[in-house]
Amino acid sequence: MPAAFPAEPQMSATAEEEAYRHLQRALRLGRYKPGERLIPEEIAAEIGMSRMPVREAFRRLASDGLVVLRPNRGCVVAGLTVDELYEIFEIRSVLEGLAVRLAMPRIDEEEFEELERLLDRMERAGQSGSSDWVVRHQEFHGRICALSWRPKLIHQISALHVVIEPYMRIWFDDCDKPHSAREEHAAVIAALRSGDELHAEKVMQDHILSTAPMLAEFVSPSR
Amino acid sequence: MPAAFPAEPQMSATAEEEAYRHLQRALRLGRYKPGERLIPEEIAAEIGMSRMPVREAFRRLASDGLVVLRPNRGCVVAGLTVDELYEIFEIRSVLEGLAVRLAMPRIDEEEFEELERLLDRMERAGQSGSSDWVVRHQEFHGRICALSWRPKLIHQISALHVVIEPYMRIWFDDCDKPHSAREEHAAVIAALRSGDELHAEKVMQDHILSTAPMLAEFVSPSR
DNA sequence: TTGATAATACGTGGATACAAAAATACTTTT
DNA sequence: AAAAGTATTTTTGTATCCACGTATTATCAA
Repeated sequence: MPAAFPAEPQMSATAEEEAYRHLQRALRLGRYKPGERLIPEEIAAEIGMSRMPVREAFRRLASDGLVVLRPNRGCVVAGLTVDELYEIFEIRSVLEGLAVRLAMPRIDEEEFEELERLLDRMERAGQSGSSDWVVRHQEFHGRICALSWRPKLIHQISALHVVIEPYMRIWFDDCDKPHSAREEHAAVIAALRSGDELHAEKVMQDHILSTAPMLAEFVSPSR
Repeated sequence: MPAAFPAEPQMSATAEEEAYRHLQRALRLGRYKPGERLIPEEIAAEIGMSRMPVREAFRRLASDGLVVLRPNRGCVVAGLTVDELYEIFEIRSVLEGLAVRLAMPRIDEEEFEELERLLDRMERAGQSGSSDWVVRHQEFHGRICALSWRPKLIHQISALHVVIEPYMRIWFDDCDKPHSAREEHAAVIAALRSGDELHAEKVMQDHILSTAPMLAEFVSPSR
């Protein structure tokens, strides 16, 4: 089975890899604020290496959209505008819709039980109020994507989850009221059980598109 | 209007940018064969710079999937397996399907005429036998995508076109018999004229998925 | 001759120091 | 107060060096 996202932390080989992981983790957790400048020398000192591998890591982070690299003006933490956030959710909707459609024929009863276990774990994580609900939520979506058995598709979806992760955290930390996540995800499982691929695709699309507006209020209105 | 792909060549600012453009262009044209090793020093000497910006460019090319970077083993030109090719066309189908759906409301009569002009230009490029049919083809798809007015979506689709470009060239150069491209693309325009967004989305999806098998035979069967 | 192992050459990844170019901040002048 | 010019800081790129991993070749034993 292709790896679910987030990719399991294999022992880092190169310094660039370590810098990339370090920075990605920090950015996902929202340790740096959008617009904040990342100084290669500082980061390098932080993790005990020279500037070179850090600069290389910046390039990859920029490709991921986590960071903006402007010529002669260095590396700045990327922030999403409302439009960009909606766009990402539109893209997620079709990508994860495709993943669901492709995954369905591969899901047996055992896998359904696993998904329901993940649903419960997500529920518990949510009640404990901790923001590791976000991680559980990614696990749930990641599991379904993994069942599509499409490495590149999984990778692209995973990358989008990384970009929106800080906003998901802020959103969940800020909303004490129980929201409709449980039912939405249960509906996805139900749609998968129905055996109707196009219906399941549609349910996933709607689920994803329905969450965008809830996050939108935590995003800077424009740039 | 957001830029159509391929992105217009703005004057390169940094050396890394120049290296990236140089290598991307070479890879798109198929100047390097899959599996071939790219030695930083050689490339650097070729375009008159040191290894560092070249190494940085490698990272971006790797993110784009044009190149594979394995620790201590350097940079190798990426080749697609049949499975990967099909996967890319699956992803393209939903992404460009979304683009069509979003673009439709923005297309007026003037824009239809522009699309038909592009269709004719594609036809002529194809009859001249030259492989710049590929460029015209990208222009056509790029124009529609641009009308979706979604920068990230456009960027992702563009990246996929770049990856498959060498195979498109081989395919077209190898098929002297006139294929159904003209009708397929005319059908896309017709679907856009229909005003039915979901129908147009479906037509674009089918168009893209139908081309995958034709390219598949020019791809190494496995790795 | 063939297969395994050791020696060697090579390239990559990374560190460091330095130079050039650009952007930013700061004066000074009008 | 605005503009022009100067200084400083930061980024970017170069050059050089070294350690380590990989690949190739050479050597030796079966």
